Amino acid sequence: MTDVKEPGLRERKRVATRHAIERAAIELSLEKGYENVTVDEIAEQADVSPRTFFNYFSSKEAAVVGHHPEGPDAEKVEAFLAAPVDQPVLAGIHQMLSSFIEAKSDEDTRAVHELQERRMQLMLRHPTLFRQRMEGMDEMTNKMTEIVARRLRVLDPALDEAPARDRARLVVFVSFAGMRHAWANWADHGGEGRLAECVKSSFDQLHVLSSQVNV
Amino acid sequence: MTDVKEPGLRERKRVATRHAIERAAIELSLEKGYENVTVDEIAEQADVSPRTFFNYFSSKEAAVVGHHPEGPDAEKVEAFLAAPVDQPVLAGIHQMLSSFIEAKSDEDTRAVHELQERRMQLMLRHPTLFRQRMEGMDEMTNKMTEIVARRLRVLDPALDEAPARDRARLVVFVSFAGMRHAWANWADHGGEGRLAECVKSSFDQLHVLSSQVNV
DNA sequence: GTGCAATTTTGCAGGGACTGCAACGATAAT
DNA sequence: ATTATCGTTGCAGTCCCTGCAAAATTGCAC
Repeated sequence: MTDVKEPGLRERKRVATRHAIERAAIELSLEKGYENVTVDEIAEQADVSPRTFFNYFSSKEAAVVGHHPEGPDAEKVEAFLAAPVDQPVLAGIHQMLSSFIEAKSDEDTRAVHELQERRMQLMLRHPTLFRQRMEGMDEMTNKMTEIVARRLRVLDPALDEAPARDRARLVVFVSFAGMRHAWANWADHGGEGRLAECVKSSFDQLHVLSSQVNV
Repeated sequence: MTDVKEPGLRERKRVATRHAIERAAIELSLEKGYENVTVDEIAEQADVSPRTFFNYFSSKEAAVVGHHPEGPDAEKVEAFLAAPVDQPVLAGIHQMLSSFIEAKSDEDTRAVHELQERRMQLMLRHPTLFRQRMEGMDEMTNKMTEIVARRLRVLDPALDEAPARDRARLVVFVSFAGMRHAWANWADHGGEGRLAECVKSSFDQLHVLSSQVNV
């Protein structure tokens, strides 16, 4: 099932130019500021025509924010659903999400990882970009909601489907609040240290909040 | 202090055209879909030149999403800070925020209220617009954070300023998660009923979440 | 009301994002 | 080698948005 066939020249070139464009977009933006960079410049730097740029990315913004993750890996989902009943839901979600924070190290070499690093720096300089990235996570929100709903019904089989979805949605939004909080803190510290640490801290605080009366 | 002087012809005309533009933008968008409406059309409908449109709004989007509230009224803030210590923080925030949900009935007649109603319908058709509205709430986020931080220090005078800010930020993000949840539910039901009801329900659920062990 | 100052409106020129189309070029399949 | 497939490019055009300077409108003093 897992198509491991040779990519072929065509495909290889494709990912190469895609990478080149992303890189050009990010580096130029770090250099001159996102809004001072034109698509033409990016295209030139990436050695493609401006028209080709739009064959790869639907907008200038899309080139710098990168692809939105579509959802957690199946294995993470399994682990989440099958976790012991005393594991807090938020903790489980944290586990699932952390795979997105930490680079998927076995992706396509560490050139991708490098790019991700630079992207973070860029989003640090332009909070708008971070917000736009979060905005584009609709797909993931829906999938996460479904997953969490299933977990909730595992924990409480008496729960009907509709209310489960409802509560799941809320929990997912709360998780995203945690992510935003983590990001905000990380940005406040100038991006020093691992973002993953901040995420962990934020989720811990969420948990503390839950266990307090006067929230 | 409260400048109650006659607005003068100039000012009156100004708010009139502003209103005309907003109305034109929203009605046209409801009619033909947001992305199928051009600024030129809006300007024409509002009887101004396209250039004038941009004197009033910095972007086409700004005309339809309207002005972002800058923060809660001083009185609401006072009430929040002086509330009895057994009032949950989230409940207090709900109180403060609800003034934004419910139309400020004593504003400028109910033409404004009407416009707000139509705006909601439009955001229902175009979720992107709602997200962009939330995105533009940076100002408010900061103010809210400061207010909540003060409340936290009222509840626990031993709390230092930095940690108070930190937790306050998280609480504010969680509140916004509640708002999003409320909006999502409201949208799912096709915008029937009062949005304020959904908000109340969402905040109630947030409170329930807090009091459960396995969050 | 007349003249003057402050503001607002408007047209114009132009930059930059983005799209559809059709020609061209490179890769893959036979 | 030939053909089919797919990627690349240029071009023309639309739309969003901006700076600038001229024209119109309003506020104010006389």
